[in-house]
Formats: sequence, C-alpha cells, structure tokens
Amino acid sequence: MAANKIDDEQLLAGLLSVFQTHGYGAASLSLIAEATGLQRASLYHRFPGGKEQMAEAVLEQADRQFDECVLAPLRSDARPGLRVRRMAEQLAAHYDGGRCSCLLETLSMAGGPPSVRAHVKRTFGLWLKAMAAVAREAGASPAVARKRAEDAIMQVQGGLVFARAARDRKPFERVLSGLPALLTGAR
Amino acid sequence: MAANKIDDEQLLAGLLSVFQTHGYGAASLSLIAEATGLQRASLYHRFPGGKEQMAEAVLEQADRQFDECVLAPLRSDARPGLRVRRMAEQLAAHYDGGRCSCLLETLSMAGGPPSVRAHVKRTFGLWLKAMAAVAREAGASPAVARKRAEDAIMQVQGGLVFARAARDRKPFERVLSGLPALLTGAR
DNA sequence: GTCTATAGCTTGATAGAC
DNA sequence: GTCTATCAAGCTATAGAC
Repeated sequence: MAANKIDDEQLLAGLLSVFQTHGYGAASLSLIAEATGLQRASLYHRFPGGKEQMAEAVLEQADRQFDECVLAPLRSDARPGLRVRRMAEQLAAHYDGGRCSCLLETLSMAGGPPSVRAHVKRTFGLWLKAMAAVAREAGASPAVARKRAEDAIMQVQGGLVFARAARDRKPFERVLSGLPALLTGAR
Repeated sequence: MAANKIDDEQLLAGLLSVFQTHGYGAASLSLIAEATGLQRASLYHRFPGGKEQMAEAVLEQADRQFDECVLAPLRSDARPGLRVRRMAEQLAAHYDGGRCSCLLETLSMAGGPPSVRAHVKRTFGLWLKAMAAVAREAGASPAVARKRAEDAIMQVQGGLVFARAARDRKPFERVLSGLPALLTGAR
C-alpha cells in the first residue's frame, strides 16, 4: 500500500475549503486541485465518482467533525445552559468566528446533484434534533423545543450570511452568546 | 430607436432568477440566455461589460424594487408595529414565501467581482438603516435599534437558508410574523 | 437589436507513462 | 498513487451579417 502523497485529512480539508467558499457549481476541479495539492487526474483516482463524490465525501467528513466537536458537548451531563454554551464555543471555532461560510448553506444552492442536496437536508435534521433534545431537557415541550432549535439554526445561519455579506462578524458573535438563553428559555 | 425584443423588465427578471438561484460564479451565460430569451451575443449588446455588468444591473434593479416595495411601508405614518407588519407581508411576496433565495446572499459568495460584493454590503447597510429607524421610533435607543435591525436581517436570511437547505418554509414564515414584535420590542 | 459563427480558454473527465 | 497529455464540451467574449 503505497503511501498517499496527500493524506485524507489534507485532502478533505482542501475539498472543504473550496466547497464551503464557492458552493458546488462554482467549485472547479482546478480550484480543488490547487487547494488540495493534487492534480485533477489524481483527484479522479481518489474519487472515481468525480465532483459529486468529492462533495459527498466532504459532507460525510463534516458530519463526523460536527458531531464530534459541536454536538458532543450537548450530550454531556452538565446542566443544559452550560452544554449549549460549550456548543456555541465549538461553533465559533468551527466557523472561525464567522469568517467561514457554512458548507450546508453553500451546498444547498441550486446546481448541485440531488444526492448532495438530500444529504444537506438530512444533516440539518440531525442538528435540529440534537438541539431540540437539550431544549426538552431544559423543560420545553416537544413543540417549543423544536421551535427553539429552528430559531437557533436560523440565527446561526443568518449570522454567517450577515458576516459574509455585510462584512461584520459582531452580530454572529452576539447570536452565539445568546444561544444558551434561546435554547433553554432563560430570560 | 428600434424596440427591444425583450424589454428591460423581462431581461432583469431573467437575470435576477439566475443570479438568485446560482450565485455569481455558477451563473453561466447559457443559463442567463435561456432565462432571458436572448442569445449570448445579444446580452453583450445590452451589457457590454459582460457578466459583471449584468450582476450590477440586477443589484440596482433589486435595490429599487426593494426600496419601493419592501422598505416603503416602513416610511408610512402608521404606528411602527403596523409598518413592520406590512414590510413582512412584502418580504413574504418578495421571497415567494421562502421559495426564493436572497440575491444578496448568493451574490455575496466568493468568486464574484469586488464591485458586486461591495454593492451587496452597501445594500445590506440600507436595509439595516431603514429597520433601525423604525425601531428608534418605537422607542429604542440607537444601539438597541441597530441590534434589533441586525437581528431582523439575520432571522430573515437564516429563515431563507433554512427553507432552502431543510426544505421547510414554516420557520421562515414564523420569523416574518415575529418581526413586528422583534423590531418594536413588544413582548 | 438580434442573430449566427467563431475565437480562445477552461471545464469535467479519461488514458497511459512512471 | 501521481503525473502529463488529451478529449469533447462548456465557458466568456467578439466579429460581422441582417
């Protein structure tokens, strides 16, 4: 088993940065080759399914990373407010304080293959469920918990769009610090 | 002055739909030609500056439309809560209940020319200012008014991203109906 | 003002040397 | 496993007929 010149971690990091910033349609193999350090033909050796498979791989990696880093704190045995605060800290790191766009946002744009859009929808559902579970533990009814989780996702996504479009990351940071109160229903 | 086969309104509507759904980088001239009913070469006659000028034109049109339809209700002499409710109704129509992405969101992605990204930032500023003015009239301090306006924009943008990515428009509708209370500070 | 035709480049993807 | 070379198709943009 000949060693890969570029290991999977580097490869997926390059793929992530390109899909995250350009979306599916505008992510060209030239951009990906540049970001990963591999030639286009080498990318097809690692991903025979082409660009679609590359996007799938980066979504799977993002799922794992998101679960291990961002959602993991939600499953601790601390009190709900503290758990959410830790998730917010992980979110801040994950999105580099608002400097990065969300992969789910950019890959949900028109032009991508149905499999990719379906994956994005599914991942959104997992995130929603994890946050609603904490809201429930904080005392909310199922309906209210879901509503709070939806609000949390919308505020995070909106904060990221605002940061990118208005080039002002402060509101995003404010959203993150407000998440514990939002999800637990604290005043 | 020979009559245009496609009038400016149709032309800009086609441009809008393409840039809105695909962003700048993935908006190809073929897609634009198909959406507008003009051949690629004819598009260059109307927009000698090419794709960049097309994006600028659609942003200018969007600014006008946004000001005339969405922001106009904010300048009426009704009480603040009612003004915001009318804006929310216009927003619902503008984004077709969450079926459309926001042009400002898609054009703020990487890959577009600096002039386009600068225009997007400026338009965000106008929107922010208009909503902050209503919040002030409802009794908020300048700082609080700005914060409320930022929250409103983030929730709307987040709601649109959620609708597209999770394919669920309900939370976006809920955001719109909550805007009057959010901006006026009502409980 | 719109069209057909075309230039020159880039795209996604493949073949084959090493 | 990665590379260079290549393909057909797509791209942005231009030239010139009508």
